[in-house]
Amino acid sequence: MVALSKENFVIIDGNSLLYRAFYALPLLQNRRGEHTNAVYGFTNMLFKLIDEEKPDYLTVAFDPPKPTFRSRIDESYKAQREKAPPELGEQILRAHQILQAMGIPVYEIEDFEADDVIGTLADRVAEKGHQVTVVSGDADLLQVIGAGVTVLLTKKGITKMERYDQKRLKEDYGLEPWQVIDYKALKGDSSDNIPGVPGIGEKTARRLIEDYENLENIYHNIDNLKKKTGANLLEYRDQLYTGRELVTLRRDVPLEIDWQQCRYGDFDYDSLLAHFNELEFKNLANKLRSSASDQNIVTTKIDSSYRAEQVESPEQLKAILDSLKAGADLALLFEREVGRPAWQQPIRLLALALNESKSYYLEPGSFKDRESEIWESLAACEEKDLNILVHNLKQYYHLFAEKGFSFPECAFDTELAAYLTDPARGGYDLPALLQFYLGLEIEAGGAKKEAFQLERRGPELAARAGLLFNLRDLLQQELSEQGLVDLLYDLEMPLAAVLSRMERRGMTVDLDYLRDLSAEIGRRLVELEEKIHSLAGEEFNLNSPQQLSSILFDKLQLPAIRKTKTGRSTDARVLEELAYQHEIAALLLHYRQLSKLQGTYLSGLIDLVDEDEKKLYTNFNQTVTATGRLSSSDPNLQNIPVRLEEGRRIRKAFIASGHQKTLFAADYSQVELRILAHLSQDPILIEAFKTGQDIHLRTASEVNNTPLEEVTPVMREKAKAVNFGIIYGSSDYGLAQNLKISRAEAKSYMDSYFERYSGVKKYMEEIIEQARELGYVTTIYNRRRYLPEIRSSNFNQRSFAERMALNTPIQGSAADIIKVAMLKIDRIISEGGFKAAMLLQIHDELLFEIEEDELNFFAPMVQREMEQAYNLSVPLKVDLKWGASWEELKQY
DNA sequence: CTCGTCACG
DNA sequence: ACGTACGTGACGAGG
Repeated sequence: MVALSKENFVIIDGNSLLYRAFYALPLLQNRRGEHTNAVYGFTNMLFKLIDEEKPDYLTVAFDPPKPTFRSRIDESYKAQREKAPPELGEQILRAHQILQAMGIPVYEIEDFEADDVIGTLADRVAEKGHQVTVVSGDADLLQVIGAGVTVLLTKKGITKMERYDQKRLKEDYGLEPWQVIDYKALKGDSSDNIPGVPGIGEKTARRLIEDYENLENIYHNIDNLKKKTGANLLEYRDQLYTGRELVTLRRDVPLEIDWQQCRYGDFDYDSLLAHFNELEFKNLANKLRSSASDQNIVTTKIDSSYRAEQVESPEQLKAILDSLKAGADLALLFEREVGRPAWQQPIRLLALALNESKSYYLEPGSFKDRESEIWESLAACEEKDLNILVHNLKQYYHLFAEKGFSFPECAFDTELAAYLTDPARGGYDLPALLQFYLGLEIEAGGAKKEAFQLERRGPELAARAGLLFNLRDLLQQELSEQGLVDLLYDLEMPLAAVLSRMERRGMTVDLDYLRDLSAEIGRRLVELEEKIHSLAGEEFNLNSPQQLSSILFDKLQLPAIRKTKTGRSTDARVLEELAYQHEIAALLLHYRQLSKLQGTYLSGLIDLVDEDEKKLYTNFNQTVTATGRLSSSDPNLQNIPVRLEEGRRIRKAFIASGHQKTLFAADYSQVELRILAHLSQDPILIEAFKTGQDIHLRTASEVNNTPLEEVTPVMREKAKAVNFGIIYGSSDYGLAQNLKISRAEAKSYMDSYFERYSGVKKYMEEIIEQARELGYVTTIYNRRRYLPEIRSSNFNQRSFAERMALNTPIQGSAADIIKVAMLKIDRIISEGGFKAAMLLQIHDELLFEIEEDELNFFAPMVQREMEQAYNLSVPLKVDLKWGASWEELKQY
């Protein structure tokens, strides 16, 4: 006969452990402001239990949210106990989600408490001959101890657990399991509102039970007791028995044990890790990862065993694609040679995945003149209506356009999706997402250092392609929870196509002009440098703030006006102050100005110009800003000088690509203030925009209580600064800095502004309140930005978050609107067969190059589409300009 | 690779 | 009392 070893069935008291953890740990929050301490402690305990108890079966019992039968016995039951604080309540759902991901079933039975469920489960499981371990922080549960049933009780906080069996219970409390009930009834429990008997505490209760075993015997021997004790026992007899009823666990809760579900085994690794990542449980995520190789965890890991097949010929690829049914999934991933612009570099490696575990890789370049067949058969997938899954959609538009095909409709971009779920997080490249969502560590920088090895990189890329499915599932869930699905499909993904066209078109520059200007500025820099050195009395590196401060503040004994983190500031504002005292300051300002032009906009840009095409190719980054704006880099064409005359000359180099062409610019007039009017519904702001007033003039008139006709240019300038300040959510201090006026004066401006524009004031208060409650703010298209610091007790952090709460809906909505306009205009250009092309977006401005004879149709069209892009409570206004270069644009 | 500085909206 | 304007990217210097 085979001896069956006893299996261990662990039952956890969920509420008790969550409570313990909540009060034992400080109030942790994740960056989204979600409280996490109870879940953290709970999950840690869970892991520890699994590790130490090695349960064959595992389940968790929870109290139902509604009152139980005990409230009918005594309505004051647990009434004393404060309702769970919201910071704990919000964590219960998470705890359930984690248990679900871990494949641990939960028992929550209406009308019964977790304790009763545990009592019932323990009895039934023990009957089957299994070993039962009950885990709780509540000593009441000691009553379930019996043959084959032990209780693990948390002690002091959550780290320590003590195992109680019958023997240990006797040693520590002098009680048998069944005596726990009477003991507790006697001594009472204030937290559960079990009154007990006055004058009987822990000591007396214990002695009574030791001497007389149970309540009945105590009453039989009531005459033998001390007078006072006996009297009280008699007086409070009813209360004592009610208490006993409350303390007694029901062992007959109607429930079915699902043995199969309770058996502890496989769990959903991806989902669990996603929860840990969202909760920011770094070490739990690590622990999970390192245990991922264990047998009982289903995992997707990048390793050599991953089933990836190399595609050896175009025919083979075609066969694979042909085998796909309509509507099938296809994840793509590719790797280019490094270089600039990225979209012109050859493709080194392509990977395709049909699902999480079936993927292929190939080297398109190895097919020589037959490479084109690869792109052709992929492009032909358009007809099959596949669910194409990519990471960084814009790159695919580039790739296919360069190969002469159009990219089939795409179903999902993991990069754009991840950006929308949390645009402030930063870093959405694939290794970052794999690490964040799936916990996979991928060594970085391999591409640069090591020589390319097909055997290694091929399977790895193929494995990553397979993982896009896991990412998609997690991201899709999050997007729909946050209401971001439309933003992804109707705005960001279509925009990727537009941006790819803009990037490929490039911006034509007059290279000769740039070189001439660079030479001229170079000469003037040399002259300035000599003058400055002679004034300083020695040669030094003008570009070194450190060397410069020792010249200015030590050698020349000029006053250091402001400090930086590491030294004394020498920025423009400081130098402007010093200009009154020493002529070196003015020269330095001029030197700085020219050296900036030379470094960034002359020699810097010249190096990046494509010699053949005379073009600059910028990148429009779609997943960088926290507000939803685009950014431009390598080179940044969104910050070409315009404000100062000297810098403005750079713009003369930016021209249209051909003689018959012209540049055409359309910019939104005061979009942000118009959005503020819309969001705040402030009557004065709305009226001013509806009647087409000069908004800064009107503001000046309002805050100075002066008729419009009497507003001076100075008043208007100040009002303009106030308006900017409002958009930035600034304070009197910020305004004072900007206008170089006293703080008191700035405050009086702000006060009169808010007095007149009470709608704006109200809006600002409401948006901050909303941010505090929800933990995030949104734009008109529901783009979301989390602001966890808005609940910080640190003044600076909180203030910063409050300014973001004020600015982000405005800046972000403006970004939404111009993106919509770009989509519409791009569609008209494509469908109308125009030769015109969108070149740049500079936040509130679009720059095109266009055949002059198209201008008559094009200009009003662009204006219309931009102004109609979104229906605000006030009109949107667009100004149009055109001209031969970006410097000399004239009103259209 | 960070800091200070400065270009833009 | 706190000590800020919002959002970016690129450069040279100096670890």
